[in-house]
Amino acid sequence: METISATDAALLGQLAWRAQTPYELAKGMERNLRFFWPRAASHVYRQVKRLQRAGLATAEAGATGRRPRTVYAITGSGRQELRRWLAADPGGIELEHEPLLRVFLCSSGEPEDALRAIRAARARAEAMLAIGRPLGHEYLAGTHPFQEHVHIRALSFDYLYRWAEFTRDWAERAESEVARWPNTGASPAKHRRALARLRELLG
Amino acid sequence: METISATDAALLGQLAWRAQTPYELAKGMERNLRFFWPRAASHVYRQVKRLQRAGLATAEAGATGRRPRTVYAITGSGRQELRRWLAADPGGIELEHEPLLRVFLCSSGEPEDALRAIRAARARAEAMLAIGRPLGHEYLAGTHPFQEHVHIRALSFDYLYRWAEFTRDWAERAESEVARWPNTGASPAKHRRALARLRELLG
DNA sequence: GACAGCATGTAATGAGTTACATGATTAA
DNA sequence: TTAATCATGTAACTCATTACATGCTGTC
Repeated sequence: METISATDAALLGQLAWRAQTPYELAKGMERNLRFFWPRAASHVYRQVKRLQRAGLATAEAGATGRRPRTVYAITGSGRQELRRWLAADPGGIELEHEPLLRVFLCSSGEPEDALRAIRAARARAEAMLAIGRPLGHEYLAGTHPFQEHVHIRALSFDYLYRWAEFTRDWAERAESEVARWPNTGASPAKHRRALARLRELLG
Repeated sequence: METISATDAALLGQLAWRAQTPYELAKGMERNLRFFWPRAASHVYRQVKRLQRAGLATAEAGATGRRPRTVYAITGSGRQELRRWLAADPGGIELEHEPLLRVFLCSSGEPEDALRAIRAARARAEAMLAIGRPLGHEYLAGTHPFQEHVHIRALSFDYLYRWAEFTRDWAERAESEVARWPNTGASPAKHRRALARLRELLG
């Protein structure tokens, strides 16, 4: 392990706050990172074990009844690797937006297909807002478990909440446009409205 | 191949417009889908060969000098699979935002680390705008090779251009906040500004 | 005492990437 | 004629996912 991955850094970062079981780590990933660094729970179990083998975390083996239960904690060299990763060049931003892909390809299908995709994007945005609103109020009320990190979390919250609003607004515009289409082909009226949209964007 | 993947659909969608070599397909992916369905060129070469083996595309083998050169075209069952895919339930939206992850984890590092990440996000947004602006003007001038798709492409353009603007604006806000931090720890002033930011978001 | 949901993993698989190799074309 | 870039792939590998198995805990 010459250099750790971003997912490793995410796990070490969580362990830097406190020692945790892989289940807690997976929950934390789901709660906090789901929208900008999503990873399956099973991946967490395997990856944190690798961190331990690499000496970046310790594993304290325990049990619940006959079941294993492992508490992981970050080590000194784990903290060092995390700091090194933070100091290194940032990787990029990758969006995989299947609804948008469906809209882009919709000339091979029906307007109804594009509408379903747009509504899916909107539903996702609404779900994000539904999660974000109470979360934001928790921070405002000072009752969030990581209240001492609010100066940092407000920055990511800002990004994600506005992204959700922005996606919802786009979906509304797109839906009201596609709802007028009898088919997915070109037409003078569609062309005119498209250019108007572009002109508005480009100022 | 019981059901095709979204990447397969993207390739078939391009072939539905016209027959192409894998190189052209890869270029098309890069030009059009890079920002919402990014795939490596080498992947295109292999995947389109699979489409051919599955009978969804035909491969006309030719040559440039001593090099092979294959032109792929969509088949009837390829069009059918594409329509089936378009008619199926849309998949989700996945964002992998490493700069945001770095900000989120920055309590284990220095403010400078977070600043670098924020600037990287901003650079990416500016790059998108720099690509989008001339592209938008091409559509407005009516000179784009896929001008007849402008009623569809205006929708994805709307999403991506505004996303870039939104990311740039977030980066400006975030940078001006973090630039004031002597360290990444909590402080009453940071806390106060964070709550103000959240209050503004939640209305 | 049975069922739902929480918790802890393993196994198999796959989609996609990076790295590499090499031929063709063009511009300096 | 050489270097850069366009074009066409193959090979090896990695990261991550889905599917599965199974134990524990509380509750009806």
